[in-house]
Amino acid sequence: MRLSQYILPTQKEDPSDAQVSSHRLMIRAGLIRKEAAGMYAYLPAGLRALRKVTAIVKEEMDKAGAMECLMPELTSADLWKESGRWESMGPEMFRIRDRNSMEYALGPTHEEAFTALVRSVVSSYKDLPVNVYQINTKFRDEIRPRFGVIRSKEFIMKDAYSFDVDQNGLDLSYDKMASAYRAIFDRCGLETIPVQADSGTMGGSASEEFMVASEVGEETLLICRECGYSANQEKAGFKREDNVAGEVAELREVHTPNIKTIDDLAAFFKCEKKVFLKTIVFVADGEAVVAVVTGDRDINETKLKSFLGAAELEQADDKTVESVTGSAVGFAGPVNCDAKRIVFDYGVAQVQGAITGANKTDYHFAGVHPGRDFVISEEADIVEAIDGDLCPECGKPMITRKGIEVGHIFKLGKKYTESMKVNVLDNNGKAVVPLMGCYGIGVTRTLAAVIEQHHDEKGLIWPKAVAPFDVHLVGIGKSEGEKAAIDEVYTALLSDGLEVLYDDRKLSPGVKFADADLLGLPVRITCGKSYFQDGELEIKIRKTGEQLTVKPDVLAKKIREIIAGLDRE
RNA sequence: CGGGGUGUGGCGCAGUCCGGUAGCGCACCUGGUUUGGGACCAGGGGGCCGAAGGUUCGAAUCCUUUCGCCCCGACCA
Repeated sequence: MRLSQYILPTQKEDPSDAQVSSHRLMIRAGLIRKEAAGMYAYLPAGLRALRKVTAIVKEEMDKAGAMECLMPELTSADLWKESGRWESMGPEMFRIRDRNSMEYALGPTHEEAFTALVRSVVSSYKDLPVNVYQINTKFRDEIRPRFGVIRSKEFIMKDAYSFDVDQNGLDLSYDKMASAYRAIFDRCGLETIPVQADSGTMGGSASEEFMVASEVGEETLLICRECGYSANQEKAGFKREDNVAGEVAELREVHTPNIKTIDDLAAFFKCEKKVFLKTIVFVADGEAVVAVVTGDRDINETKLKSFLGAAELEQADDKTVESVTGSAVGFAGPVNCDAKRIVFDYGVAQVQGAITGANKTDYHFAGVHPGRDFVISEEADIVEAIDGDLCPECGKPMITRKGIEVGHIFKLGKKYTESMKVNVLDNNGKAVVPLMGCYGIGVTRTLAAVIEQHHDEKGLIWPKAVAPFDVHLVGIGKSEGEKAAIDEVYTALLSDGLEVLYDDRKLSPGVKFADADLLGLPVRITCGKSYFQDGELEIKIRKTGEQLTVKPDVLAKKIREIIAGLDRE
């Protein structure tokens, strides 16, 4: 491709609205343009890179036995009503009506669509297993799109759905996807960390996320370097240290005017935060529920929600808190609390002489003992694991890392096949409900993640497999004869099957070199002075900065060697 | 949805406090000189200052409303 005839609008300056490297560089290197918040256009070079990623995804999916389909983006409300998600999905689903007022959603995900499709084509256990997938645009009305293509309102996702007659089959399908995912991310040049994840509202048992470690990641992971345990903070457990905090004391009421937060209380009582019992009121599926944790910990709402088995969980508003505790917000406590359900974190039992709200405005209790002053009715792990907590597997301290979620695989079980009445006959002629798995890869986000992991201060450094072109040919010729000679080099590389971006623009060399560094193709060839004088072409490897010169007859061969050797550690 | 910020040529910004009809750098066009790490000289084109309303002799600037965008939070497979 001749750059003089190509759209590659590179920019010298960073766009003012880009915060993260991938976003900044994708704009600057002319790969994408913003259309509106959370909506991006892919320009030719950006699309080429995106196609490389999708090609890898396809190849590995097909290799794992999955079959590509293409589902409509417009999905009828009826489909969603079958599974119940028309109601439960919430405002992140774009809903529209046609001229006859028929309701539709722009597909945010396609469990229903694929389940309905498979339902219509399978009838016997002999038809299973099947694994169907598509690479298609998803629409989600994100509360806050950000980080360019990493969290946008419209993005490309590969979503696959497996259907099996029994648990064994599902396990097998799931494992196949798990290894296909490893191969996909590996080929894209991405280092991913597979982590255990909460299966959330999707239901189902096992769930694994593929995270790319990155400062700008929106998820926090807990990782044990000792035994390899890794989990999303939403789900991560940790081993409790067994030492009792606080000292034995008599229960007494203390006047604490307007002192509500743990920080204020710690200052007032001059004690460690962990001897306080933090008591928070939630509303779970419409019912008030009280959660109690030690003052040094944050409640993990995902854990609480899954312990309660609730579909919806939110912090109670002030009015609800007042009616549950009989006091102003900030003075809730487990003593004399008449809430129907109180969930205690495991850490609570280890505190004695605790300080906690008295359910009376401007008063706290000190010297509170679990068991003596209140009953631990329900106990669970409902707090967030943090950096330094002990690994639940091996007991060694864990570290935290930020990560971008690029893939997620789930064992869904019968959640959709049951509600949408899918069944097949087994070998006894009896109807059985197939078990489902679902497997997603954020394709556009994967591209951004690749860039997050592969760039320097000058620009991108593409891994070979996803680079929009193999070679960046920089021509520095003055006379017509020189230009013709460079054209010949270009043509020769093309006929050798290499993907070449040829900078034939009438610009000064510095500009061309800077653009080449910015776009970051694996190999740069400079064809200029040394070629016209000594017949030597210069090769520069973007990743290492290494330079060498070769004669034109071995150029293509040398390039192939270099590219083949790239991305090896 | 709450808090904060911002909107001025394609991009990055100044001008707004203190009202007088818009400027800088980059990019772009023409001619010339240049050409191995973001060249130089000369000339040139392009903006109803996010939108609407108001105050005023006069508004990018003051007031009101509104919209977009960005950040933090809430929220969110």
